[in-house]
Parts: sequence; structure tokens; C-alpha cells
Amino acid sequence: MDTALLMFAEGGFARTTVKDIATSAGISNGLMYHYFPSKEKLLEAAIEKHSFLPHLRVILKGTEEPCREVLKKIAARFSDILKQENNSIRILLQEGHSNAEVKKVWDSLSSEGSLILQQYLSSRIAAGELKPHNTEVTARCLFSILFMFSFTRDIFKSSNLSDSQFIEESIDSILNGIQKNNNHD
Amino acid sequence: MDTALLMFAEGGFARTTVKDIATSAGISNGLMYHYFPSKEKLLEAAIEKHSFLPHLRVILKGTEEPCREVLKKIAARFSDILKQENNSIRILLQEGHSNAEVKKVWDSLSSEGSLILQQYLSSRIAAGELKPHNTEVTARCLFSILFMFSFTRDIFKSSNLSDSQFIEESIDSILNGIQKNNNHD
Amino acid sequence: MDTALLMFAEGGFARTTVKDIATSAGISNGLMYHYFPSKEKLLEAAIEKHSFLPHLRVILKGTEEPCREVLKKIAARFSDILKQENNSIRILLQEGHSNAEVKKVWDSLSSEGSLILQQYLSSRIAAGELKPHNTEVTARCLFSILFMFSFTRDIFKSSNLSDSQFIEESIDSILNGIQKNNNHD
Amino acid sequence: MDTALLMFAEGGFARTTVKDIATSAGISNGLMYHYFPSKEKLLEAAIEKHSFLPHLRVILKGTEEPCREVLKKIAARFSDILKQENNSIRILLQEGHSNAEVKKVWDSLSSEGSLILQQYLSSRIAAGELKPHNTEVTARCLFSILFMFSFTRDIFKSSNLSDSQFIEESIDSILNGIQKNNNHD
DNA sequence: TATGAATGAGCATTCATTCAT
DNA sequence: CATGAATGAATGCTCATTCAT
Repeated sequence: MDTALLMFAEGGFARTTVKDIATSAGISNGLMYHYFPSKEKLLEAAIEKHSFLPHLRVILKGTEEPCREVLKKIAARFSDILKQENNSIRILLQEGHSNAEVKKVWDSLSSEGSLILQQYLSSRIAAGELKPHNTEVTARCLFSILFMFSFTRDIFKSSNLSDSQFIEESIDSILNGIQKNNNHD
Repeated sequence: MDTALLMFAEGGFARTTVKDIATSAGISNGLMYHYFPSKEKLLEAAIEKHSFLPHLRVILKGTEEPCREVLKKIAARFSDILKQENNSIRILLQEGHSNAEVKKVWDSLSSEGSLILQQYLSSRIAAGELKPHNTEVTARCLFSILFMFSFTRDIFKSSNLSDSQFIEESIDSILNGIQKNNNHD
Repeated sequence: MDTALLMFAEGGFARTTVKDIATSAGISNGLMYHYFPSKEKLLEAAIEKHSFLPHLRVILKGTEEPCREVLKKIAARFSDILKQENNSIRILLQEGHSNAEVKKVWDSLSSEGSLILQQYLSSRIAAGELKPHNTEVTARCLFSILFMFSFTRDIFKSSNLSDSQFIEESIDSILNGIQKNNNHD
Repeated sequence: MDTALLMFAEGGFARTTVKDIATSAGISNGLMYHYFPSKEKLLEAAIEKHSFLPHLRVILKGTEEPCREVLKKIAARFSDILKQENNSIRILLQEGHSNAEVKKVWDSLSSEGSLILQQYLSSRIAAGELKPHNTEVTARCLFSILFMFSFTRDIFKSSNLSDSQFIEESIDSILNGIQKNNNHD
């Protein structure tokens, strides 16, 4: 399943043959069908095995501590997971429109992912640390930034910022805003 | 080419057959090879025809006006284009890893897209309207937000915000920040 | 289609590969799918093309002439057709239980085949030439004899009767009965 | 073996998988190869186990009693066996052309089956009960009628004759003939 | 005996591409 | 320009058979 995930991510689902996966995994192609009824089910199983939603839940839940550093830490770990499961993400985006099961995973990932962020932000507003604001918007923004960051990592790698620097500055930006003198004069 | 783009976006490149495209376009499958040397080249031609980078350049360049409303307008139009060229985007994400030509388009889109934003932000800093900050980070954040917004539109459509509201609030959030009493007390 | 029929009859449907048929027919295996959507549909088309029910109708209908020689002639021609379409018959028996379409052909062949015989017999009773009797029974008997004769031709070929002799004697037997002095002396 | 026979008859030999048979028989597919060297040998063993030739021998031999009722009884029992071993017959017809062993069984069944009938008929001629005639022809006719009756039972079940009525009338027909005034005036 | 994982050759089917017309 | 018949390599999947346990 790990092999399959890797190969699907690299070559796309349709372009990757069962024989290639089997060879890569060191088994005969017939054996795959002993464990999975079809290539498609293999994809679904692989995606589900590598679902990182539980990880997100763990790192995002229960944190009631102050904001800036915590948010950076959260973002860094979130980003780490996305990096680790880079293959899974690629497939989610590539096959999400062709395979219902994959779409479900992608939908639940993106909606729950930003929901968890949203809840954290709300708790910080309640704690008086953040301004009252539409947390749904911010949560989706944060989620988008982290997700796209992971997805476009290779394109922007020429930039002179390290990964962690980029994330930290993004969080700062979100927290502080970029407008001069924004609400005190 | 429009038909092809639509069908590739809906079914994926590999899953869409030349015959299907031809039938949909009302021609025989042989005729396609009169205009394009291969299915792959058809994809590339379609993607390039629908490249919306020029549009982005138009809406983003030359605007030296004050920030908040302009940025909102820019974002709205950016989002409109993304919405319109939704098929193109899908293909960019789906086939970007398999087809070099497509990847080039995606790369130039994302890098130039955020570069243009970056330049605008820099000009507003120079104009004294925005705080000095890492404009590359903000530009990528904005780009990410708008891009993911377009890509996850259907997932979040249950939300009680309209598209334009979401975009406006996002811009406000970026401009103002979300932290209470930031840096002045 | 003729090639397919022959090969299906000889090797059975499942054992005969599409490639074999195509090779035998002098075409590429892909081309078969240009004309038939599947191997199964090819079988059905072949069976229907070789349906000899129309032939039976022709030789059996409209004959109102006296019995013994006519019946022999009918039987001979019936048997000729069965011999000619021997392949078709084999398939009918072999695949009739697996393929609904084939079964339909077999059903209509056997029911209509004996129905036509039955009608002829009835007309001869009306003409006063035959004893009143259950024509359905006789028709099915005749049909069975001719059909099995064709199907077991090779098994019994060691017999010292020619095909036409066997058929003639069978008809005589049916007409005369085999019992001595039957019920009138 | 019984399971195998049933499944081969229902689905055809090639379409029935060893795994299906094993599952149906409540054993693992590997175990089958402990008892039979191959799928083909399993078929042959099953056919041979269900060979009803011995039954035919029993019911047809040694009967020297008068004709009409005896023949009806014989036919009825013959038909019963055919009905009981319906699966076996199907396979005989379906696989007789593909499998040498099966063909042998089918050949010996049909030739010996009609031979036995033939001998009985000859004995009744010798006893003065039947007219001297070509018993081979009559025997094959009788065999054909009974065999086809069994094979087309489902097609003609709409008929208003019961199974036993049909058989009885067939025998009467063969004995009496259908021609009026057939040889005494 | 009994299991079921493992193999790999074989098959129906698909499809990009070619080409005679 | 346009057609669609023709090709054949490629692919997902099946299944009889083997074998370690």
C-alpha cells in the first residue's frame, strides 16, 4: 500500500500499472488481487491508511495556550505532516474528482482541518487574546496557506526563506496584519 | 480544444479517450490528428490556450491606487478568473506532475502570480500605505488563499458566507491582523 | 462471424480466444471490437446469422401433399440443414444454459421446429391420410429423432446404414408402427 | 464431486472456478489438488461417478416380458434417470467435444444405451410380438426421443401433457404407427 | 490431511495512432 | 480537410496450480 501510494503520487493513478506496483513491492501482480479486489480499491485503501486527519486532530486539539508561538508550533507540525504525506496530498488533488472515496477523504480533510483550526481560534478569542472576528475565514486562510505551501514547496524552493521561516512569517502576518497603524490612530 | 479541456478536467487526462473528445467536438477521431500530433499535445495546446496568466497580468499591473478596496477588487477578479478557468486549474493540479509542459504552465502561473502580487504590495509599502514586511510571504499567502478558495469552493459551499464576502473578509484579515492591541500598547 | 461460429463449435465458447478467432479470420484482434462490443455479442450475432429456423419454415410450410414420401423428403432436408449448421447446433446445446440470447434461439428453434411439423401432421389427419392422434407427441418425436441423428452422426457412423436410409426407415417406422397385427385382428 | 458436477452443469466447465467449487464444497481450494490432479480430472471423475449406464443396463436387461407396458415402464425409468442425472447430461453435451474422456462416456452412453434397447426389441421380434424390422433404427429413435425429452423438458413444459403421458403416448405411437389402415387392407 | 498465500501465464478489452480513401 | 476502418501494444484482472506451513 505504501508503494502504491508513492507510485500513484508520482505517476498518477491511471498511468501507474498494477504490474509496476507489484514489481516495486516485490510481489507478483496476481497477489495484489489476493488482498485488494481492484486497483481502485487499492488506491482507496492506501489513501485511507495514510489519512493524516487523526494526526491533525492530535496536534490541534486541547491546546489552550497563548497564541503566537503555539500557532507557529501548530503550523510547523501541520506542515510537517503535510510534507510527510506529500504523496497522499497529491493523490487527493489528482484523483479527488474521479474517485468518490478519495473525494470523501479530501472533503473531510479540508473541512475538518479548518474546523479544528477554527475552534482553536475561537477559544483564543474567548480567552481575550484575539480580536473577535470571523474565525471561519481565518481558519480557511490558514489552512489554505499551509496546504498550498506544502503543495508548491518545490516551485518556490529557490526563495531565500527556509520552510520554518516562511511559516513563522506567515503566522506573524496573519496575527499582525500588514496595514500600517491599523486600528489605533 | 475547449471540449478537450472540459473533458480532461472532468475525467482526467488518461481516462478521457480521443474518440470521446472527437465525438463531443463533433468531428471524427482521425481529424484530431490533422490538427494535433498527439493527445498529449492537444492537452498542452488546450492548457496554453486557456492560460489565464495574461489576465492576471492585466488586472494586477499598473494598479498603484490605495490598498484595501483595490486589493479586494483584485482578489475578486482573480477569483473570478480562477472560477472561470476552473477546468484549467484542475488539469494543472492533476497532470502537473506527469506532463512537463503542463508543469511549466503551473509553475509559471504560481510563481508569476504571486510575483505580481508581491510587486503590488511592495509599491504600497513604498507609498507608505503598508507596513514594511516580507512581501513574498504575504503574496504567497494571498495567492494560496485565493487559489484554494477556488479549488474548495464546492466543499465549503454550505458555509453562510457568500463568495465575495469571504474574499473581502480574508483581505481585511490580512490587512488588519487578528491579534488584539497589536504593537501599540 | 462464420469463423467465430466454427471455432466456438469446435473448442467451446470459453476456450476459444478472441485472438484466435481474429487470427483465423485474418484480422487483428482489435478490429473485432470495431464490429462487436464483446466476445459474447459476437457469439450471439453468429448464432443469429446462422439461425436456420427460416429454412425450416420454408421446407415445412405449404406442403399439403401425401405423406410418406413427403415426410421423408422433409426429413431429409431438415437433416441436411442440421448437418450444414452442425456448428450452430453444437453451440446451441453447449452455451444454451450460459447465455440467455443463445437459449432464446434454441428455445424458439425447438418449439417452432416441432410446431411446424405438428401443423403438417394435423393437415394430413384432416386430409384423412393419418390416424387421428396427438400430433404434438409425434412432432416432438420426429424433431427429436432428426435432431439427435444430426448430433450423434459421428458416434453411429460405424453403422451399416447410410444417412438417408436411416431417415427413411425412421419415417417408415413412425408411420407403420412396429407392432405386429396392431389391434384389429 | 457432486458439487463439482452440479456447478459444471450450471455454469459450464470453463466458467466454473476451482475456488468456487471448493468453497461450495466447504473445503479450501488447495485441498482439491490432494484428491484430484487437475480440474479436468475432477470433471472426469465426477462424470464417471455419475455415469448412469449401469442403471440403464439394470432396467433394460433380462426383461423378456411382453412389449407395450414393459416398454412404457422402461421408458419411464430411463426418463427418470435422465432427469435425475440432468446435470451429468448437460456436461456430456457441453464438454463432450472438448474433453476426450467425457466424449468417451457420452459415446459409450449413447451407443450402449441404444444397443441395449436394440437387443430388447430383437428379443420381442424373436418372441413374435413385434414385426421384423430394423431394430437399430427403432432403438436409436427411442433413445433420441427419451434423451431429447429430458433435455427439452423445460422448453415444452407449457404443454398440457404430463411427463408420463408424453412418454406413454410416444411409445404407443412407435408401436402403432400413425398411418391409417397401415398394412392390412 | 488441510490451508490459503503466492505465482504467472493467459485473456478480454481498450485506445492512441495510422492510413487508405 | 475529413472519415473511420484497422492495428497491436498495453493493461486490469482471472485462475489453475504449487507449496510452505
